[in-house]
Amino acid sequence: MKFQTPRGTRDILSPEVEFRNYVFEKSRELFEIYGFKEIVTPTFERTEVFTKGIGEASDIVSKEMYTFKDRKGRSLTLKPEGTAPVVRSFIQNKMYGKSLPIKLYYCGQMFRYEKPQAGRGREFSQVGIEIIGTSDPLADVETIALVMNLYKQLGIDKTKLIVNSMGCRNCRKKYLQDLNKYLEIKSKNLCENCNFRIEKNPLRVFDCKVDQCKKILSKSPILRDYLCNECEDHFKNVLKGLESLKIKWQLDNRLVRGFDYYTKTVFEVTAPKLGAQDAICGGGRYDYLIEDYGGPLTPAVGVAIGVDRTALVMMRMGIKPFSEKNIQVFLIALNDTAKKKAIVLLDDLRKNKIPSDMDYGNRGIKGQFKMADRLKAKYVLILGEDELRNNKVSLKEMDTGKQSIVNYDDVINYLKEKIKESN
RNA sequence: GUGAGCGUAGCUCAGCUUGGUUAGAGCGCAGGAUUGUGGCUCCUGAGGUCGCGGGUUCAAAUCCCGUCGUUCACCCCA
Repeated sequence: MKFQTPRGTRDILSPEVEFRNYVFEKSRELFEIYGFKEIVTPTFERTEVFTKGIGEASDIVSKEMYTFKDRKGRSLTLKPEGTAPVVRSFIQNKMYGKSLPIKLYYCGQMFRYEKPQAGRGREFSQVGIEIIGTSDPLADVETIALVMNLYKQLGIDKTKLIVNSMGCRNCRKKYLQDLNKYLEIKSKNLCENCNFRIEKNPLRVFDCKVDQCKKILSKSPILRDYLCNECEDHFKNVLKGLESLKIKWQLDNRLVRGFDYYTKTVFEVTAPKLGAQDAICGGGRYDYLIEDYGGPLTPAVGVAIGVDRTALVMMRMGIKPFSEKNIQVFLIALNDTAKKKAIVLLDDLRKNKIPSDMDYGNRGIKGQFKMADRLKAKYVLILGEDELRNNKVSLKEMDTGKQSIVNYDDVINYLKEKIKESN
């Protein structure tokens, strides 16, 4: 193959693209019902926008960004996630001057230089929401409720909501001290990978799948025990809120999101049929991010939904909530004169919003019928010598095989009626 | 970034272990049986740089090396 898409990118073709569009449509619809307004940020940003918020030491910043220099030598980066640009925009456009909270949603392509796998490409789509300017736990609840609602509407069941609290600046500091102490003592019994994590980001040890490490970690200090009163209250209220909405959750002390900016609530939803890449959305609270970017201290919460993965789950689960948009009418012309008349009729059908098509080439009647069949056309219109002579059109209903003759001038109205009836 | 599997017709795959005539099947596609009627059946046909490059050999789809792509796990995350 001489020309092919770069590694980790792909063409998204017909059955999948409809699923994907459906996810976009449903998300947009729900976001607006929940009172969110769309924001479109650039595909690339100044590199600092991401290094600042996500964290220099994170995997994303340290090895997964598509960073390049423009012609003036400025360092730019294709966005690897959606929250940092929204926060940048919030500050740049002085949205803190508006009445808060402000509720924003985005849809777009993200880019990360990762090793590709099913459900993990180097370019992928996300939709996401951000509620900026409130520390109320209800905002966390609303965010979670929205995504759970979305999956329900998409027909995805057996999702699992995992929640945890990361604490705030204060309680996390104490916790990390104690965790490090504990890990140091046990370090010789932990795997090599974990020892590496201890240096890099101790919270990451909870991702380990080695039995021995799991055992040791099950007795490690738990972040939740270190939560200050405020964080504890917040978390309890989030869980209470979920309960009142009848949303089931699963507590996971080991859930640690990969961005440094998270505080308090973090959550993730996983879906079946995806193997190891089973997170279909992830989010949480980020109360200091805006301040870190130089804005006023403004608490916020958000979530990002993986569109490609969501579409993939739907396909693998055999969910097909949308009807196929097939051709309604197929035109068959049997000679050149008929063809000339057919293109006029076809144009008319289309102007009347009746999905219709005809053959370009010079297939025989049989070939054209086959095409009509393959396109799943409901009606076939035949224009041949007989019909031309009498200014008529033969109309065949493909499901029943019934055929009738209709006046050329009446055919459009006749079909409109027919189609209306069958809906 | 680490480890493993896979790459043969448009699609799903067989053949590779043990190298040896013109590389096969099913589905799909085209034509015909039915000269103005689809789906079912039957017949015929088209379609392949065996991912790419190199090596071993008289001879490579088959063995070896490299490379690209993909899948799975790790990792990370959506």
